[in-house]
Amino acid sequence: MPVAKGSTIDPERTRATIVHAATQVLYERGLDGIGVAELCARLGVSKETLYRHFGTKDGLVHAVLDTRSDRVIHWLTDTVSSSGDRPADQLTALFRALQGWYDGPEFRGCALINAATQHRTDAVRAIAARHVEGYLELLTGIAERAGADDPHRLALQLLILAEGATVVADHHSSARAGELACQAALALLAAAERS
Amino acid sequence: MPVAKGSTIDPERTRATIVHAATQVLYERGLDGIGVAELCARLGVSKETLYRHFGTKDGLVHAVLDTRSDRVIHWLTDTVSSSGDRPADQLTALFRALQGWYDGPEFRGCALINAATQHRTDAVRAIAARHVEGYLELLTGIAERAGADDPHRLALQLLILAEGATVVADHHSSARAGELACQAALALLAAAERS
DNA sequence: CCAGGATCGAACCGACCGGTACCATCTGAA
DNA sequence: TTCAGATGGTACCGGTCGGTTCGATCCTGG
Repeated sequence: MPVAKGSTIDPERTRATIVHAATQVLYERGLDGIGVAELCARLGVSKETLYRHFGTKDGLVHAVLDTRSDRVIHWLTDTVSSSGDRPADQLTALFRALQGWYDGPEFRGCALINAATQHRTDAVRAIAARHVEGYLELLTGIAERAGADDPHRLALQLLILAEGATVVADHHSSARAGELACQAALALLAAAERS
Repeated sequence: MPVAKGSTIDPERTRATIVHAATQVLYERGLDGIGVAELCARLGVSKETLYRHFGTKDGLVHAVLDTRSDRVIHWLTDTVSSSGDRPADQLTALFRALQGWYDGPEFRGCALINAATQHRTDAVRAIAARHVEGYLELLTGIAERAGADDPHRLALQLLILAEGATVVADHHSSARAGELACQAALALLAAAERS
């Protein structure tokens, strides 16, 4: 049955729905872990629709990664900005949010980093790099508010802790990775504030 | 020409040569980034030889990952053990070695973590988990020698820093990731030693 | 009510994949 | 000298991949 019986025809909405659903499936199975045919079946969409909206599978992948990066950065930014003014509290809230993510059954590491590992192409690596840059800006803001001598340096160290915690949570024990990274981050923050 | 004219026939040596060469190619191109045919061409080996030694492509991948993990752990263990008795010096040597790795043109992140991301199977994840465990043992030894209250906790934090530095070096700037992680590690070490 | 666009379902395509089979050729030990 | 085994080269297999096409069906704006 072409065009579901009660469905509204709205290309924009269709596109958004595809991106949203594909985000989960591609994260769970990996970019190459599922073919276009099965992917379309999961999304409840025909191949023609998918190719009209995204051109190629890579086009869908890029759209998925772009929106996922935006969502993650917004999520963390909101988490930080809604946890008061003190840098220590903001870091605590950030790592607590990450820990909550690690604890979920669907956790599979950072989707952007994973994607860049699976598709080592300029396009995907650029999206991942932009994602990391956004992450870094958020952390730089915290480091600046803390009055660190070299905010960029501290921010990079915090980024290392966050990404490292994500890797360790995925491949060792997810139970305490966020918490341990948080303690380390607070220690670095305290040292930077003292100077 | 079957069997190169001057080559020695030695199955063990052939196998080791295949593993060694495949390690580089699979790291550079990714586990799924190269087919068996092209892989064999690169290795200078026929498909029949490869399949007689490893059964399947996965068999080769597992052998490659096993030996790579051993090599990395030995490399880091040697680096640490040949840098004196002071934990701070050992950590400095370890992160300096990592930084040297990041700076190389062939650096593409941690091969074991990458593999587990590309092939999310029990077998590969088990190899990666064992690799991380070996990494952790090395760091735990350092934390114990430092007299930390909770050596396992400090070791996990150091592991987070090392893996995080590897990720950041791969996807942001490789220039200072190891150095910054090292400074953070030394700060944590100093705090643990004070208590 | 009609025309045009959005969608589905399915068939189809060429390319490539992992894996197998066969044979000529060379090595190394008996 | 002989012969079993290791190897290279090549053709081949079924399956799956990303991508295209087509017709039937349904929505929606005019």
